[in-house]
Amino acid sequence: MDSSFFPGYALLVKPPSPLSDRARERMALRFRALGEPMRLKILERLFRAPASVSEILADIGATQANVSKHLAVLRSGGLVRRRKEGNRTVYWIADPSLERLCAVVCDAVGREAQEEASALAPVVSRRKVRG
Amino acid sequence: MDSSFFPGYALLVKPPSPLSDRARERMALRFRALGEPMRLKILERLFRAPASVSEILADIGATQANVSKHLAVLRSGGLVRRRKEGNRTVYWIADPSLERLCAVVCDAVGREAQEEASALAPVVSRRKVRG
DNA sequence: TGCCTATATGAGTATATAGTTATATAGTCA
DNA sequence: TGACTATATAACTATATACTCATATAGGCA
Repeated sequence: MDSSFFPGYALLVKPPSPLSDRARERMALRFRALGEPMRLKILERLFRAPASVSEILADIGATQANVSKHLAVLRSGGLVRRRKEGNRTVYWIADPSLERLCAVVCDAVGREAQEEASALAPVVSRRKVRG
Repeated sequence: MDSSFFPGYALLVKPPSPLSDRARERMALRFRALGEPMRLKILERLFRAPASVSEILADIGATQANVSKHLAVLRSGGLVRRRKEGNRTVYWIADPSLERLCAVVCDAVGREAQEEASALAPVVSRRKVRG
């Protein structure tokens, strides 16, 4: 890993240095790992507590092969880690700040959905419920 | 937009209510929109200031059709907005908090790259430069 | 050993999407 | 009007990836 990988952008110094191609690739990889509803569902489960593959698939309702593959994507994106425990493999969230990240996006998306709804039905949406 | 869309997850109340499928779809759409190096490059440009399509493609070096399509993806993900100005179309960042979001991920990715580097060459990476 | 459980992964299919080229649309200006 | 500029988009190709089914790998236990 050479020193040009991470040229000082993250701390929001202005004007930000341009990111290296490698840094953008890594960021994109991570965002793509988050860009799948089933993987968000798996992460939601892991936010509660670490879990084995079979615990996860029992909770979210998906095939074993599919969950294993999504976990592999999450792991290669650096979002989860795992540990072998005898027969099982326990996965957990690699970085606790991930939950906050998801919450921020969830919040933004929810707000914009509200705005859309208001734009489509401006009068109805402003009407008070129960006086 | 019905009221079940956004069931109170975003504020990190614990335990979090499970997200609705629609909410996860929206979040995934947004993350996917961020999961492409070229689009991150476009966003980097727009963090500096709003810009027209031709300004963007002059800055980042890509074809006009490709930039237009990436902008369409960013727009459908709710990340940028646009305004027609005579002949041109000016795009800008929809939500200023997006830059912080990107910075957080950039920071996390950079830290992990450092850790990887240290793991691969623990002694060399700790050596001081110019004592 | 043999059987069971838990997990990972290869093969195959269907779909999504990044990029290119060509063209359509629409504003500007003479 | 016609020529020029700016942007969007359709058609196409190449690649990535989500999912399923089947199978491989490996630990636990009789």
